[in-house]
Order: sequence, then structure tokens, then C-alpha cells
Amino acid sequence: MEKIENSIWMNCSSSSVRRASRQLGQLYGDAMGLTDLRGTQFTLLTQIRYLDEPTQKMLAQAMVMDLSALGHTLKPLIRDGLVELAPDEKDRRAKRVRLTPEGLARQTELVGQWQEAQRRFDAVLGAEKSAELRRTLAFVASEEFAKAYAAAGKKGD
Amino acid sequence: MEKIENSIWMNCSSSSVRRASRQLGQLYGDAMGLTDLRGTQFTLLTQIRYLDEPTQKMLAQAMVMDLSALGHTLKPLIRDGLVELAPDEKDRRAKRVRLTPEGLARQTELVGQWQEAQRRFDAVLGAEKSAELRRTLAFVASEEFAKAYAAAGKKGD
DNA sequence: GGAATTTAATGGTATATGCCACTATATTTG
DNA sequence: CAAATATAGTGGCATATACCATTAAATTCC
Repeated sequence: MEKIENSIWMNCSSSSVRRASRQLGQLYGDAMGLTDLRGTQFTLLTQIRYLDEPTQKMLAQAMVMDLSALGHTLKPLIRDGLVELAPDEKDRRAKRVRLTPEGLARQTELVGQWQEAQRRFDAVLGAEKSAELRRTLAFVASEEFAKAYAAAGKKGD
Repeated sequence: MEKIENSIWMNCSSSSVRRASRQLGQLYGDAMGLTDLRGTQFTLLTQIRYLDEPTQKMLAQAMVMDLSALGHTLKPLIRDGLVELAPDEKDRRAKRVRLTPEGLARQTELVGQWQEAQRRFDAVLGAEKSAELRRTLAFVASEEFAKAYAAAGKKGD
């Protein structure tokens, strides 16, 4: 009986990921230090920078995030002048997301702190396992995975 | 330049975990199906059941969650009569968390759906990798990890 | 070309989660 | 034992994230 419960809680991939997510949210968040930017916000700025003026839709996909959730998350950053939206030239439904000079500066500023957090993470888990973990998680987060997961249910559920 | 950004975003363990967390939140959430319970809530009920009347503090630690965050998360469940709080006998500061009969019933009801989700997950990732992933994530979520991470920073940061 | 359908974004509502300040108890200390 | 300190919870506020309904613009189909 107890064993059954135990097996559920230790074997739930979703809650395992969530717990780790909260832990790392803390650890990496602390690394951001003094600045008033959250870890999630740094990630978002970095992703925007990397994609170079993506539409909200594109950005949401890259973040594996709901479009409306992304919109909400962007608001504080827009309010604080780190990010701005501009209508797309071709498709007037779409809006492009880009960093303001301020936003770019802040992102750049924090890269060092991020690196330190990542260095520690790798030190604790080991570079090998660390890289392996990210590979696995990237797959889990992929559309390919979602498709395969859906296909795996075509029988019973 | 672009390569630098790329390396940040692909190598950030924190954002990797978060992305996977969002994906699995979706997938496992869908599995809960018709019921109005979220995946996170099922996890919480399961954890409460497993720990058998933990204090909020104990539950928060098990969930790797902030105490006040836990308190907030419990509110809808208490409101809906699935969970209740009772003051601890010995320590009047503490409150014990327990499932109501209704809560126990709902948790039990959903175990099958959870299993199906987990079955699919294992099918896609492979039982081996799946178990390995959970082991790694459990370590990352542990206090031991947090301590080691802190220790790894005693030099530079 | 105009109606039906699809797509991008927005706003509302609800849960998820964290930090801080504050209260009520307990525990430790002088 | 009383004062100082530590611990468990609570409530407020802010961000994170999802779903739904709605709007506006594009695309598809007679």
C-alpha cells in the first residue's frame, strides 16, 4: 500500500521535473543576485536575443510556452523598457519581439552570473551527466516528443 | 557571437528543466482529463497521502517548495473540500495537512490516468532512460545538491 | 471576389510560486 | 524565569503559466 504510493511519487516524471525546476529556479535565481531580474526573465531576454526579433508565436514555441502565457510574461519587461513589440511588416496580425538597448545591456550584464551558476551546476553533477541531462530534457521538451507521446496513447486511453 | 548566445540557451540547465516542465505539465495535465484537478494538484494530493498528515513545513520540503507558496497552493483544495488543516497537538504553531475522504477518493480515482501518462512517457523515452532521468532529477532536487552547489561557489562568486 | 476557416494576439480568470513583513509559538540563554 | 532568538504559518504583492473567448487579419474555397 505504502509502496504503491511511494512508487507513484518517485516514478512521476512530471513531478520529478517540477521539483528540480523549483530547486534550480531558486539556485539560478539567486545567481542573478542584486538585479531585479528573475531567472525566467533572463532566459526570456536571452532567447529573444538569440532568435533575433521573433514573433510572439515563434518565441512561445521556442520557450515551449503557451502564447498567451508568453504575452503576460512579457508585460513586466515591456513596462520596464527592456523589451518592445513592433508589428510585423508582412503579416499585420503578428508582432515582433525585440530587446531595447537597455534590455540588451541588461542581458549582456548578466551572462557572467549565469555562467557562474552553470559552472557550479556542472561541478556538482559532473560535466558529462550535466550535458546528458540537458540533451534528454531537450528531447522531452521537443515537438517530436509530444507527437510520440500522443501516438503512444492511440491504443488504450 | 551567435554561437555564444546559442551556447547559453542550450546549456542552461535551469531553462532546460523549465521547458521540459512546461511540456510535461501539458501532457500529464491532459491525462487528468475531465476532472477539474490539475496535474500539480494530483501530485500534491498524492504527496499528502504518502506522507500521512505532514505539517505544512514537511510537505513543503518534500515538494521542494516555498512554505508560503505551498500555503497558497493548498487553498483551492481546501476550498473544494479535498484537503483540510488541523493544528498539531504538540506544537501549536504547526498545522497538519490531510486528505478528506473526498480528497482521498479523488486521488485514488486518478491513479489510473496517471499510470497511463507514465506508461506513455516510458514508452517514448525508454524505461531505462526514463528511470535514469528521474534519478538524476531527484538528486538535483535534493538538499544534498543544494548544499554542494552552495559549496561550489565558495571560491569566486 | 466574398464567405468560411485558420491564425496571431489580447484580456479575463484561475492556479503556481516566490519574497517579504508580521503574528503566534516554541526554544535558547543569561 | 524573563529576554532574545528561532520556527511555523498567514497575508499581501508580483511574476509565471494555462485555458477560454474575442478580435483582427490572412488564407482557403466555392
